[in-house]
Amino acid sequence: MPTNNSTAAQHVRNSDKLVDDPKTSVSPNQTDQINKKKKEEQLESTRAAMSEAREENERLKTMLAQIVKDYQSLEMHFSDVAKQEGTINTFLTCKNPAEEHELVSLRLGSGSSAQERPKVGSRAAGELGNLTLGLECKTENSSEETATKGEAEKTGRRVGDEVSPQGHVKRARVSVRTRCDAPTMNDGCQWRKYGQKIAKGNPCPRAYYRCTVAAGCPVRKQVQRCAEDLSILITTYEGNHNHPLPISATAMASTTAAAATMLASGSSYSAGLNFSLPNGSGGDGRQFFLTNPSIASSLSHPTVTLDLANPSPSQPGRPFSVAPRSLSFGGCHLTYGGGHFRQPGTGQNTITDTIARAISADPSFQSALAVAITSYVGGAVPRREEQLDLGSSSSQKQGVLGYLQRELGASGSRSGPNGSPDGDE
DNA sequence: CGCTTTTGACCGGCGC
DNA sequence: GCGCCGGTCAAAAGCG
Repeated sequence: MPTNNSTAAQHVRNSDKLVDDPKTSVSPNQTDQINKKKKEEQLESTRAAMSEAREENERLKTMLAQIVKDYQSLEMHFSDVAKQEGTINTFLTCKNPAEEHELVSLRLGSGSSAQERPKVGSRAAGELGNLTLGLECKTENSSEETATKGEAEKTGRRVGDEVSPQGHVKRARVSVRTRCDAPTMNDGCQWRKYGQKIAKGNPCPRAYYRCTVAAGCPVRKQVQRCAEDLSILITTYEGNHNHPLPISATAMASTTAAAATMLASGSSYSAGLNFSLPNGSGGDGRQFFLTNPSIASSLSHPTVTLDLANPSPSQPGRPFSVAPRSLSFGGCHLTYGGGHFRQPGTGQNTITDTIARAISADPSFQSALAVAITSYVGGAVPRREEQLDLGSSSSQKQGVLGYLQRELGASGSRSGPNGSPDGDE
């Protein structure tokens, strides 16, 4: 992690400045002595900083090991639960192989898990810098939803009216707040407007859209401008796509899918995800911060909100921040705040837990990260031949984790005694 | 002509 | 039971 590396580098730079300062009022001998002393001090402080950096790297490695451990235990736990309930194996398969080259299927909503996903050959996600992604053969959410959907088809009932048999809890919604001047956010999908309403409490009309990529797709979205800030567009997605998606639609869809899955998994945390790309992988060592997913759990419509309009102002204790990053979804700009992990000992466990949960609890979250990275690194959507594996197998998940682990490890070695801090080479 | 958008009507859930 | 409100329908209008 560059936090302390940067500090060390700063020490070096500051000391260099001091050394270069002309001291005209002292003799050459005195100047030499002063310089020596300063160099020694500088050396000491640099050593201290590097030692700190080393310690931090060790801590981060431990954190990551914990993340992997958590993930594995969660996976095993889910496996047990799934066996008990017998609710898996409700797959939908890709029917048209010809489309597989151009389309990635993805479903919004909840429920997919490691065991449910069919294994599709692909390289590990660890090669994100040069992303090669497999094609998903998509996962059905749950037997419950499958049954409901089937019933809806039989009766001709609107699929959007699906209600869980347990009661009044409707499907999860994912609300995305973005800064966007366009009337709607271009998320890659095709939508048809079917209604508009003035909602109470907001003078801006709320528009209702349904997905028209495939007939009968139950996915709907609501688009409304924020009353407080008209430049902010609030797009709320609901439902699961029952068809392959254009690859240009996967970035937003997988992000929302991940959020929805997070919601469905019962998580109740709110935090950001921070990660960096390595030099040489096309990322230039850039930092990412996926802004806070927050969950507003109403009984009728549990909603997870991805606030991509604000660069995470609600993260206290972030010692450093960099200019907000932006990620393009279609015509609109989603901004990502940048930052680093906290300094040791100040709530680090919270962040660790958050990341551990986010990564381990939800394979599609990993996909979202992969997509975000790909989008960012590539400057656009992945190339056609770069297929996104949203049906990550266990090994692929390990690949993402392995990637992060390698990155942390690599940054650790970079900031080691023989390494130079990032960006100062 | 076919598709999309607009817009008023309608329906169902929920709170009082 | 009633009214409010969110969400959807469907006919009419608009557009290419």
